[in-house]
Amino acid sequence: MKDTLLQLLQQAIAQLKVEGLLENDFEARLQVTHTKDKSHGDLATNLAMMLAKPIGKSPRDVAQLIINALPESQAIKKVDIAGPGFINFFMAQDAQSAVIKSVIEQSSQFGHNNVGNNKKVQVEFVSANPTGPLHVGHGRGAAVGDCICRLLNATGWDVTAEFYYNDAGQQINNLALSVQARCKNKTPDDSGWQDDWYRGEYIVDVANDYMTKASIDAEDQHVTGKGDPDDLDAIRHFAVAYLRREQDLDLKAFAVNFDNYFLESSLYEDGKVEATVNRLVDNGFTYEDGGALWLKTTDFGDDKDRVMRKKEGGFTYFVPDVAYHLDKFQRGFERVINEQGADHHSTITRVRAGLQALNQGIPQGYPEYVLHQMVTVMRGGEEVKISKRAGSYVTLRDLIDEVGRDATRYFLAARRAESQLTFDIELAKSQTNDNPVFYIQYAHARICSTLREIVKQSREYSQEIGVENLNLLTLEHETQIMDKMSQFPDLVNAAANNCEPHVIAHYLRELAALLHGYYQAGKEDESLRWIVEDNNVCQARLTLITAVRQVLANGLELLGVSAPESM
RNA sequence: GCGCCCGUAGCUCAGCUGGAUAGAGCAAUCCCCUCCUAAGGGAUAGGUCGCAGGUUCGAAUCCUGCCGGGCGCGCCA
Repeated sequence: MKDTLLQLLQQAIAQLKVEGLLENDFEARLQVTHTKDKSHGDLATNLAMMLAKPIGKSPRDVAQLIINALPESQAIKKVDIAGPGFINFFMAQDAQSAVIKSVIEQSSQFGHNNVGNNKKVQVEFVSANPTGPLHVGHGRGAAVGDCICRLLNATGWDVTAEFYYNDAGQQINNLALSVQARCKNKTPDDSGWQDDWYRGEYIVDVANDYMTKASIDAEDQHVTGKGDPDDLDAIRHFAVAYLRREQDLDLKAFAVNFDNYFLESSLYEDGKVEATVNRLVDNGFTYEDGGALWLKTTDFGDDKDRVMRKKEGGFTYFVPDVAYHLDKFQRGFERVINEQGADHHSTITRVRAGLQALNQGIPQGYPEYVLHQMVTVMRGGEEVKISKRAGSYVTLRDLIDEVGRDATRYFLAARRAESQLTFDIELAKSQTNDNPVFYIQYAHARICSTLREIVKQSREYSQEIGVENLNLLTLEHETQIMDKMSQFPDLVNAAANNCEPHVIAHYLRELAALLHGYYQAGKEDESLRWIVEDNNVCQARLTLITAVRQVLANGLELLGVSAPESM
């Protein structure tokens, strides 16, 4: 419907050029939007206001010129000039109901496109170090990152989901020492327990399994406990594998999958860190000062230079980070998107500076970042801060166990990443219309239920008859729903381009509301029910709601939330 | 002090690559549904879009300066 109109307007612009009203090389940024208010028609364009200056007439006069230049079309019922110079289009019913045919034809692909053209994109997210169970913040990253993958996938990109972690740094050392202490039956209350050791209960489990020589199979780690409390290296390997497995279980429960796990240690083993440093030195962007090696990040917009190699030796964390991103670039990713907590914001300038200093033709804005703000978990108006297992923070697992995967995913993905998020446990758990997840899922289930009901009544749903009678869908409820569905493809495209899964969540709430309202109309006026005597009307309506079911399912799929057939 | 993010209805949030009277849910008040699921629907009320300037035909949206909140400012990751 929108595409048709865009084409017609292009023709009108061409016609205006033929008539000499517009310069031939003028390129209009054509915008057609779905109207908010039905009295403004179905679609509207601000073209006249954009052309007012180049043509040199008032917007409303220009609007008339555009309308005159518009080719005849069956799709348009009426055209109005309104307000400061908007052109409002009222579309013919069959142009509106065409969306139903599109949904039927494209089915699970409806809303998808191929703008990515199968180019490679990598999304790195979660990337938690294996020092404990995932917390809510990781959960937000997991939800947002996974949804971005789904969106990019739906828009034709070849997506690689990657998890990067440090398996060798000081934090891991502390982890090993904590486990070793537990192996020797020390507790955080004992003297000698260091401040930076991990105190959570889960450390006891790691220690017990290590001592009883258990085997650990994580996605990317396979280790058997040695049982020797004095072998710190063995403890370290075991603990890393154990906590990676722990995180795998959390992610699996959250329906998040990764294509690749990348170890920071591999960058050292493969000589990539050294190669990166040499390259930076060779390119003249480094200097020595106070026994340390510095990178001139100020040459690339940083507010001060950064240390690369510490006085005592050893690189700072951002050096392997640069090596890692060079590796991503060399793996041929057209785009790289890093989803991280906003507390890591300061690394952006450093990593990008490092990449530019490598002088390898890496684009300036590479990699892209999506940063999410903090999550506050509330229960009954009180902030929840601790979990028994992890001690100092609320784990993702706590949430999934208590409110379920679907609700957790929805709530963590339904906010703009840049906004701080309040996760209300009571709300997420409630099974009423307060809770958008249930509300949306119920809309889907309600349609499924109706299709079961028709069978109970010894009738059957015929898509063929329905499609033949789409012209009977003239109720306001029906046109609103068709209009809403026709917005879905643009919405998905925008959500993917901007890495904003939350717009999908909001859209689904709105579509579900229209569906419930449509249903309710039948409660008040029997002739408006979906299942009615007149078979043509009935089939047309069933075809409509079946299309709605498909769009709801497609949207929920993008969020990784299930679409139940009954509840 | 510097950098980034946020500030929209009582609450939780959309809208922000400028467009028509600023939207939704919850909470509040009132009403409807013996029916395909009462796990639903409708109505009313609720706003100086943090404040002040600027840009322009037009600003919640862009720019500047303030105010308030969060995060980050390590030779930690």
